[in-house]
Amino acid sequence: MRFSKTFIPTLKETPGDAVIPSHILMIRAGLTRMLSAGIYSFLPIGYKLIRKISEVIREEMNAIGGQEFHLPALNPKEIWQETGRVEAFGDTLFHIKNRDYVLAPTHEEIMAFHAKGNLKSYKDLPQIWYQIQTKFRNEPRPRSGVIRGRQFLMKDAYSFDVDYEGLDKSYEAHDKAYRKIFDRCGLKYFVVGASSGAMGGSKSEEFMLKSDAGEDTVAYCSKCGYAANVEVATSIIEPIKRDEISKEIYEISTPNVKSIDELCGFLKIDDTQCAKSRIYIHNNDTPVLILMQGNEEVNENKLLSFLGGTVRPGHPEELKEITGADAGSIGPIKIGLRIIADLKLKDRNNLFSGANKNDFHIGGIDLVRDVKNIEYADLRFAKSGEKCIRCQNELEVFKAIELGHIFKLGTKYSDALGVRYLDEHGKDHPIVMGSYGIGVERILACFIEQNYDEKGILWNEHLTPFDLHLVGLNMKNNEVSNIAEKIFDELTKKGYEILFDDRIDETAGVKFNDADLIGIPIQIIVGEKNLKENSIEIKFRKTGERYKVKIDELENKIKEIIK
RNA sequence: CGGAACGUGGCGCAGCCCGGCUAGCGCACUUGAAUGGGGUUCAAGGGGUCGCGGGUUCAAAUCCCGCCGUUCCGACCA
Repeated sequence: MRFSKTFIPTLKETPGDAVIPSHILMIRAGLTRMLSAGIYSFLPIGYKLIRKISEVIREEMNAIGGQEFHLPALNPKEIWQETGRVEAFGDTLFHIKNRDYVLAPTHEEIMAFHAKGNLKSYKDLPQIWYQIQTKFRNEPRPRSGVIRGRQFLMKDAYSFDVDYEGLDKSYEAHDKAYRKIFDRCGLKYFVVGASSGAMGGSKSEEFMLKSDAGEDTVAYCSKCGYAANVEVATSIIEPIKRDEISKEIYEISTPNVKSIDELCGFLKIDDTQCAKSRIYIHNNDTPVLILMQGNEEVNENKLLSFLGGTVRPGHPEELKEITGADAGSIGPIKIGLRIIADLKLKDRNNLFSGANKNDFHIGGIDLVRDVKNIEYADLRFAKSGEKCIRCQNELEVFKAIELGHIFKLGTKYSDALGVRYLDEHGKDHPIVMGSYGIGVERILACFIEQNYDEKGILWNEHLTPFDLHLVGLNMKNNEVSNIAEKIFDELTKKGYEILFDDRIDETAGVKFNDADLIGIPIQIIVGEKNLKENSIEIKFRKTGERYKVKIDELENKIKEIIK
C-alpha cells in the first residue's frame, strides 16, 4: 500500500478526549475515529487489523467445527420477550422507535430460533454456530475508547448438544480454541474460572487481561494461575491472636469521632484493634450487624452468598432507629441483632467499637465473652500481598479487562423457545446450549495496551497491519525514488505486505515519526546517504536497532527476519 | 442516574472572572521558494453559526436561564 494514496490521518498531538494509551494511539496512528460516544469508525489500517484478528478467530473456530453465520442486528422484539430478556436487559437494549424491533446486544435468541425445528434429531447434533457481528448495547457510560462502546464487534458462538456431557465437550473445545486465539494474537492473558454451583451445571470462564483501563478487579497468583474476581476471591490471612488478659468493658467519650482513622488518632491505637460496624438489611426487613477489622470494606457479594436472599446497606435514618446511634458510633455490645464478624476478628479481645450512643465508643470488648451469638464468615476483599490459598505464593490484586467469556447455558433458551430434539427412542428433550463470546476490538485495544512506547504502537510477529514499512526518504531524489519503488515492487511480488511511504513532500523526520507511531515492526529505510554505498537500512521498531544491508542482500535478510 | 470538568477553524489550546474595533495562537492545509537521515526554513494565503435556544444590554465568545454533546469519578454492566 502506498502511504500517499491511503487514508492514514496521523496526529502529532494527543486528542483531548482520549485518556488511556490504546485509545490515544488508535486515534493518533489513524486506526479509528469517534463518531459519537462509544461509537467508532475504523479507518483503513484499523479495519485491516480487525480483519486480521477476525481471521485468526475464524480459523480457530472452524478448526473446532464451527460454522460461520451472519445474523441480522435488527431483531423482532417478540423473540426477546419470549425469553424475558427485554426486561433483563432493560435500558441496555436499544429499541427502534418506529417499529417493534430491537438492536441485538447478543444472539442467543436468534441462534435458538434457527435451531428450533431444524435440529430435530440427535443425529443433527452437536453443532457449533458462530458469527462475527456488530452488537448494540446502550451503555450508560461508554469509556476507554473502543473497550466499552455502544456498538462493538463480537465473535459469538453457540453450541447445541444432546446432553450435558456433550456440552462439556463443546465447552472444552472452545476453551482450547480461545487459548489458541489469544496466544496467536500475542496477548498476555489469564483465565478466571467461576463455578458458582447455584444452578448445578452452569460453569463459566472469563479470559482476562491485566490493565488499568479494566473494569473488573481480580486477584491473581502468577505462580499457580489462581485467578478470581475480587468479589469472590479468598486468600490466606493470619488472624491476630487474643491478648492474654481480657480487660473489662469500658465506655469512652469520643466527641465527633466518626471514622476508624479518627478513632485511632484519638485513642492512639492501631486500626487492627478496632471492630468497624456496618448495618445491613437482610431480605428487606431484618437488620444485621456486620463487624470488620479496622478499615476493611464489607464485601457485599460474599455477605450475600453467606446470607442468601437480598442484602442492602441500611440507610442513615434506619441506623439511628435500629441502633440508637449514627454511623460511626455503632457497635456489637447490647444491640440485640444478629451479628456476623469477618474471620479476621475471630475470637479477638480488647477491641474497640461503637457504643450505640453518639460520641461514645467502647473498649475492652471480648468477642468470646461479650458477644455470645456471634457468627463468623469471610466477608473481606482479598488484597495484594496476601497468600494464595492454593500455593501460598503472594497474590496480586489488579484491574483487568474481559476479552472473552465461555459459558455453559444449559437449557434456558431451549426451554423458553421450545428448542427440542428427539433421541434414539423417539423421546424429546431440550437441546443443551453453550454460549461463547470474544470482543474483537478489545483484542486490538488490549494488544496496544500491552505493546507501546512513548513513540507509538509496537506491533510484532503476532499482529501487525503490514509486514514491512518501507520508507523512501527524499523521494524527489531520482535514485532514492527508483530504488524504493523497485524494492516495493519486488518484495510485494514475493508476498510481503508493505506500507510504502512514498510521500514526496514530507521530510525525513515526519516519515520516521509516522513510522514509529504506526509501529510496524520492521522498517526499511532508503536514503541518499546509504545508497552511496549501495546500502539500505533495516530498523527494528521495538529496539531501535539499525542494520545496513546491501541492496541485493535485502530480500534474503528479510527472509531471515520474517520466518 | 448521582458528582465534577469541558465545548472557540480539521487537531491542540488562549481569550470569558472584569462585556466594547476586523476573535487570537500553535499544528495541519493551499501556493511559491529553499532544504532533504528524526516533526526543517522563509514568504503569501484559505478556512470559525465561539455547541444550540432564549434572556439581560446601546453592545455577548464573555453575564443569566434552559437544553444538547463530550470526558473523568461513582452507580450499572447478559
